[in-house]
Amino acid sequence: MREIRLRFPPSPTGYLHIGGARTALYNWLYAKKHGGKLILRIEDTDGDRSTKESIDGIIEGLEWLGIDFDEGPYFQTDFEADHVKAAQLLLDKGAAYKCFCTKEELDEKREAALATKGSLGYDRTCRHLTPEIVREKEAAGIPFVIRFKVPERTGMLGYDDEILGRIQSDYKEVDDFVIVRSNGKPLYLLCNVVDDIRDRISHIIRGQDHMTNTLKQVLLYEALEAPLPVFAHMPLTLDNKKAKISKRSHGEIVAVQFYRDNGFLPWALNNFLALLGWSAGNDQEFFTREELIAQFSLDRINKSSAIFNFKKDDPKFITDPKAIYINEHYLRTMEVEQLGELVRAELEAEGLWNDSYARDRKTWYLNTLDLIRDRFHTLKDFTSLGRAYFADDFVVDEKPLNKNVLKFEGLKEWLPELANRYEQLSDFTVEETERVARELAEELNIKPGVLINSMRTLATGQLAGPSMFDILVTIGQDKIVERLRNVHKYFA
RNA sequence: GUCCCCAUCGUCUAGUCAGGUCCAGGACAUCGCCCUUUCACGGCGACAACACCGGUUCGAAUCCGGUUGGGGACGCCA
Repeated sequence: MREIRLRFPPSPTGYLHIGGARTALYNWLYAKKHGGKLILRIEDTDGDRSTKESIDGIIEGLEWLGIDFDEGPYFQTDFEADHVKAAQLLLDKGAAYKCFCTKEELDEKREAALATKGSLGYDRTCRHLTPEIVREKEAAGIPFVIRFKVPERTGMLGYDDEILGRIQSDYKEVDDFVIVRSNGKPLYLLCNVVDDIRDRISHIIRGQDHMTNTLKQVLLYEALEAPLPVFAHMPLTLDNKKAKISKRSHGEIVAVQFYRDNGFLPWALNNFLALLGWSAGNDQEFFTREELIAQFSLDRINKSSAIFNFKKDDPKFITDPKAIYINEHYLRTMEVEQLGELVRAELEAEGLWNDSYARDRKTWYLNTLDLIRDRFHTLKDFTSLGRAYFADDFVVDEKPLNKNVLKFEGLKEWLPELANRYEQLSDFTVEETERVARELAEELNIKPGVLINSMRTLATGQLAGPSMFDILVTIGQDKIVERLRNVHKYFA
């Protein structure tokens, strides 16, 4: 039985986007599930557009997601000799030919074809050039590309797709595609196949945008006398206007890095991406790494494309609401110790980290995270919405300030009085703080909520939060007393 | 334009291959109610889809044909 080997072959012309990440993930899942190997191959044969930054970004993105590789990264340009050799072999056996048509000629023909509603393929002008003419043109120094000679057969050219079923097309529909540029550099269609053959790739899982390439590459495998891998063409990810997701037209919101920078948990993004085009067949939507590997299968991948449902500049959702939902789920259910590590990085970045959180105050630190995480959407919320738990320089939101504080003039006296009473408490507990607050409310003949909600605002800066008395105890007696006494600052 | 692929709630999807248990199930989003010191979580509920037309069949979301719609490809990019 053939070894299971898959590859993820990004071209380093930009950052890793979610479509690419999803492709990598599906390949990774399949490899893991079947005890196969996953290979990272950087397809950098487009010298003009490939960049080092892009390579680094892609590798970083994959690392962040936790998609690891068994081999690579290999660089396609390191194997140019293989590609050239293959091209020569095809030329020698008459499976390819030299084409002397100039770019300008081809552009004209293409435009003419477009105008007369014909098909846009190459008209095979140079396919039947005699050896003499070819020699003459070469001697004259006319540049040429090498084209693959699509066999003239009557049947259908096709392959069996693991997701889509039988895909086929008439041989006549397939272009004599270019495999080597006029500068001697081989092109994607050829390089890709040569590398996949050399790397003994058994399964190719890629986007449906490659379907027509696959038809051509099937011909290449045949001409190169190599066994055909299994093909599986995944549905594409579209935007909410149903256009293919691309780095160019969608910007950072489709970049994996965007999710890292906006406080997403790597596994949450993987989980979301896995569900974009695949389902377990039941109602399960949260998967551990092991569960996903165990349950993943090609035949449960959808045929139709999926919409990545984000809206630019949506005030409520920075990205697809379901992605956020999944992130929230993991945020509040993951091991708090593990969460502590992730939040630590956020606090450190904001200069809010205190080493005691890892030592004598560790219990306090983890309990605090556990207390506040239920209301948060991303890791970023711990240092923004949750800043008051770790620092004194938090901002008091205007909305709760108006609603819960400024609306009640009396708070100018009430809160300092409450602060005095809290200062006297020898055991600053949930029960005691609540008893004292309610007592004071009764004495003043006001609703407890007035005190409670104004305290929340002054103590955390936020409109919403955990149970107030949990907050008091968590933030601590001294700070609470101070924050309550500061109430006068807001009645300017 | 040509070729290829696809078609279930706004979105992700189950159900389609092996037609009846589906006047279509779940999740997100939205709205309402409950819980409550706030908000969230949670619970309960509402809204909401088989693109259309034919055919096959006792019976079709499921099979077949067509139409329409959507996407992709058509590079000396990958």
